Amino acid sequence: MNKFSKSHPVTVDLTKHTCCTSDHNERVLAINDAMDVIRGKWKVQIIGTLLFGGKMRFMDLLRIIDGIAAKMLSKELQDLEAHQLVTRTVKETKPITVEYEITEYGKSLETVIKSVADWGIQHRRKMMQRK
Amino acid sequence: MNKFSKSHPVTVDLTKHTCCTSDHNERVLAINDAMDVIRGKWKVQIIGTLLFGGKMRFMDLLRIIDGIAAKMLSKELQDLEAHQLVTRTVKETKPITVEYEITEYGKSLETVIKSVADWGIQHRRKMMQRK
DNA sequence: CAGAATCCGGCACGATACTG
DNA sequence: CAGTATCGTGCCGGATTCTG
Repeated sequence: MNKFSKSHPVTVDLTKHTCCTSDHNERVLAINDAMDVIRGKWKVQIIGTLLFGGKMRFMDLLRIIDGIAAKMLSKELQDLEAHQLVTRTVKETKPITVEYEITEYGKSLETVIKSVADWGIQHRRKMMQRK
Repeated sequence: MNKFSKSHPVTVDLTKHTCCTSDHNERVLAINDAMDVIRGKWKVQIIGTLLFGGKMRFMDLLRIIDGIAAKMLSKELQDLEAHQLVTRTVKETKPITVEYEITEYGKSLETVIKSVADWGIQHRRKMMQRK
């Protein structure tokens, strides 16, 4: 069930614009795909936490993320796993525990998240002073 | 009506974790604020288009973005203007026209968008081959 | 042309309860 | 502990119509 940019049929009538054509379109699709992965209130935070904290259990995430409900955490983690950004491993301890860890591929998101965070901090400052 | 991370009260009980404290919290807030600006199906695309195409009229955007409805474009542009990422200038031509342009501050988002786009392309390739 | 107004369906997200 | 199941709701985003 891969919904790759289905929302945007690649039809662009160039009735008046002869400039923006070829690879500009690919960028749009890329951005949408990327945003699909990142979208959702918690995705980025989960990845960030895992990126920063290493291997963690469900409960750890539930406690650290602060505000997230179990259902959401569960669902978002499934999404991330489907995208091969995190791994899920079940430990056969007495009360069963599950550990989540970011994949090598998932680490490639660090750049993105970092730039988002950096911009956010800057934005925060700007919005504080002015007004 | 500034809703700065109101969703996440900064209460983190450290019953068991003594590590993640101080500035980690600030990063979370920063990320949320940044995502608030970027969130929405069209925001990034609009900024990207303006970033790439320079000064543009409403109709241009409406045609280029392909798929967006006037209402959405209008609303998103208002949001962006409120965040001081774009400027809106009315030209007193015969049928009135309005031009939108990205601000200097808005250009600071280029880094973010670029990293998102780059990752998206890479992600796209990966998902194509495997599976 | 550049929007505002209105109506509406779906799903993102939340709260709560239950299970192995 | 690590989830599912169920239910409810807001608001996000789309389609359409009207206006200056």
